[in-house]
This record gives sequence, C-alpha cells and structure tokens, in this order.
Amino acid sequence: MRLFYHPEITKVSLAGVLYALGDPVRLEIVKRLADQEELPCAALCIPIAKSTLSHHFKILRDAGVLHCRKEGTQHINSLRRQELDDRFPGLLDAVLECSEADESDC
Amino acid sequence: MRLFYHPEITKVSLAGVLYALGDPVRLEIVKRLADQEELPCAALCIPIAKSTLSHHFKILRDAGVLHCRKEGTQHINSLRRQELDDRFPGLLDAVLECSEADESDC
DNA sequence: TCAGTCGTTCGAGATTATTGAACTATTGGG
DNA sequence: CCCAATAGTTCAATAATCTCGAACGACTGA
Repeated sequence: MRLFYHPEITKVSLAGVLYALGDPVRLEIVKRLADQEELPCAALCIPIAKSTLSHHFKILRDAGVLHCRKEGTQHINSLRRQELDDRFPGLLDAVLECSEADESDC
Repeated sequence: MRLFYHPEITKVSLAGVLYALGDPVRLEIVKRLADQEELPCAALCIPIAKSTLSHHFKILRDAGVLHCRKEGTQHINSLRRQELDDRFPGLLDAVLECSEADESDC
C-alpha cells in the first residue's frame, strides 16, 4: 500500500462524520489531534490491539475526518479541520467543546 | 412492556449521542423531531421495516437523545432538547444546522 | 368480542468489530 | 548489503450488531 484514500470533502456526509466520532476510541483520537495538530498512530497509548487501532484510523479517514501521510516508517495523522469547518460549520467545535463536559476519557 | 428506559441525562455520553446520530435514518428522525416537537413512530414514512425502525428508536432512546411516552395505541417521541442542551451545549444545534448543508436526505 | 392499528420482540441471515498472526515498508547498525 | 527493529496494514476467525419478516401484546372502536 502506498497512499491512503481520502474522500473529497464535498462528498463527506454528516451521518458519516457523526458515526466516525461516535466511538470512544475514535473520539479520543480526534480530541488528541485537536490539541496536537499531528500524531502518529502509535502515540495514542490506548490499550487496544494494533489492528483495531488501524481499523479506527481507517474509519476516521474514510469519513473525511482526518488526513494521513507517510513519513518514513510512521503515519502522521491530522484533522481536516479547515475543510470540515467549511463543510459543516461549527460541528467540530461543538463536539470538542462538549467533549470537555464528558468524563468518559481514556 | 409498559414503560421505556430513559437514561439520566447526567449519565449520557457524548460518544453515545454521536453514535446514535451517526446513522442516516436516525439523523432524519432527529431532524423531523427538531421541526415537529412530537411524532409517533409511524409518521416517518421511511421505507424500512417496522422492526428496524423500532430498533432505531430504541437506540435513540438508550443514547438519551429522545423521550417516548405511550398515548393510546401509539408511541409519542420527542427530543430531550433542553436536557441535551444543558449537558452538551451547542451540540444539537450544530448538528441540526449542519444537516441543512448535507443533501443526503430521505 | 372481534378486527384493525401501532409498535415491540423473536429468530435468522447479513454486516461490522475485535483480535492475534503474518506481512510490507522503512530505518539504522554492523 | 544484510539483519534486526519499528510502524502499520492485511488476513482469517470469532463476537457483536443490523435488518428483516413473522409472531406477539396492548389499545381502540364498531
């Protein structure tokens, strides 16, 4: 595998984004990326299998939530923040804001 | 069955709400309820099986998104809007706002 | 009481999630 | 150049969820 599939932002659906965000692990990933701009997959230190984590990243990519590029041996992920804000104004902000009111952290 | 389970709003999780909203049928239900205040299950006229619809309503109830009361032979659903707005300020508004930018309607 | 309506529950088959093991690609050291 | 180590993906199997038709339960109205 060389490059990842990233959907055009215009083809990203609201339900798809909400579905991607609707999992504790994936929500945690998005929260971290909102803080840190960029993260390799391994930086999560969440106690789940590598293959499961890879699956979650794929869902977030396919939903249009994040972008991934290869850099050497690791994959660098980042939020497609600007694009998402253009497509769904206020959504990501609201979710991130609300996530601080939610104690179900990792 | 007599009464439905409705979780306490303080025990409602953000990921749970996002998951519940992350399905086209359920998102449509929520959009309709945002317009109409109250709806019986049958008012959706979405071409899926009754049992599937019932399942979707259960997920929305369990996630804390909507409330259901029996009235005669039908079940009246409504958004738990005020409670959700208190628990997750701005979330529902953002989702509903964004749903107008999303053409994937029923 | 009996048929009709509304919605849930049940059981089956189809999708999707989670995991360990095997695999690919890249890096760094001898 | 090879070899070991690292970062993630892919694969195959099992577990959990989704979708549906059919059967069921609760209520209404004739």
